[in-house]
Amino acid sequence: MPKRADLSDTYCPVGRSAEILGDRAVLLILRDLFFGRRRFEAIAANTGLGPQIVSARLKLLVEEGVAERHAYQERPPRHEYRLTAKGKDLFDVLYAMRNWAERWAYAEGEIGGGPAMRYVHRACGADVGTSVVCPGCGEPLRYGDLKGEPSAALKAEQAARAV
Amino acid sequence: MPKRADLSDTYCPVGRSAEILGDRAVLLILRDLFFGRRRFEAIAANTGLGPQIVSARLKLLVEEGVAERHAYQERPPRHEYRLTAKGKDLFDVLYAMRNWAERWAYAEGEIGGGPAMRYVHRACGADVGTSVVCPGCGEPLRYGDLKGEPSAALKAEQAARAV
DNA sequence: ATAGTAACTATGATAATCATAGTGACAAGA
DNA sequence: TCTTGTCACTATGATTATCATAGTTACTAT
Repeated sequence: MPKRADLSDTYCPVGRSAEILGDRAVLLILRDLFFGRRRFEAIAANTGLGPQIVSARLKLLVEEGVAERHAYQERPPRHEYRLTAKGKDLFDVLYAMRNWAERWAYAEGEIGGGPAMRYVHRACGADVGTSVVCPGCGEPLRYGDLKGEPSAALKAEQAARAV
Repeated sequence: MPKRADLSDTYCPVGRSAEILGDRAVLLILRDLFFGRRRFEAIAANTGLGPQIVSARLKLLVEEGVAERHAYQERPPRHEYRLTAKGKDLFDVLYAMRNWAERWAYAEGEIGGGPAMRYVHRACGADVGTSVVCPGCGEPLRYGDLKGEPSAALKAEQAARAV
């Protein structure tokens, strides 16, 4: 491909988001960062992406102010990546993607009754299903409000990918 | 690039969504479909994407059940694309992307005070700002609930791109 | 007969992607 | 000291998606 089209100057907000989020590698890395997977090797292993892609995308996310690179030890030099406030605010996008997939992207009985990933509202204990406001207490759901429990199928898959 | 990594068999719901949504062309086309831009040429002109990409992505969206191809006249044969229920349910994702960009992706004063795209809740008339529930009446916002008004800057840009 | 429109398909150059291997800086054990 | 191991990457080469541009099909209108 020639140079990818640049959308960073459009006035359309969806276009601006698409400039960063319209990339499968970025989405997978963001997912991992949201789940607390901060180390380069862990992200590469779990996403299945090659190290050059992980490297390039993390660099991009840092440039965009979505993530930040942080040294967690000096000798030997080791770094990890964390979401910034701007990054954490992408929660709604990733959560909406999760909700949509839970509703539409699985074959009948593929997971075995429940969702691939179950979420509970920490504040009230209710299972949130695929809602944007808690069906138990009516509060809008934000970053940090939820406790996730992967289904057995997802748990097994992640264990197989881990380093 | 070699064959793009296949994520359609992962059990992670974000991964499954990323398989379709992790592509800037798909996101731009979906945006246009949400705004009622249904014709091939109109989508190509507004997105700035080449006809092969528009063609390939629309084909993909139809295969995935997100959009459907519909003949709106017989002689000469003319077709348009519409979102299915599965496609309309992606509203939350696109709306979250819009909200995030309105909050983070514009320089100070770039638009001129207001948002790039202003949304009003049809039911109660309140400006929804960048919320997922209406700040006027507290109702969760869904597909069709909002009336959008582009800023002058966005309106000018779209007029320039139109065929 | 010529021009115009909508919805595409075809072609060739370019660049992003993947798989694989390798590097730098260090720690721990034999 | 020598070897092995870990983490965070960088380098290389084959493959293929992408872009820009031009062309096609099936008509209608003048």
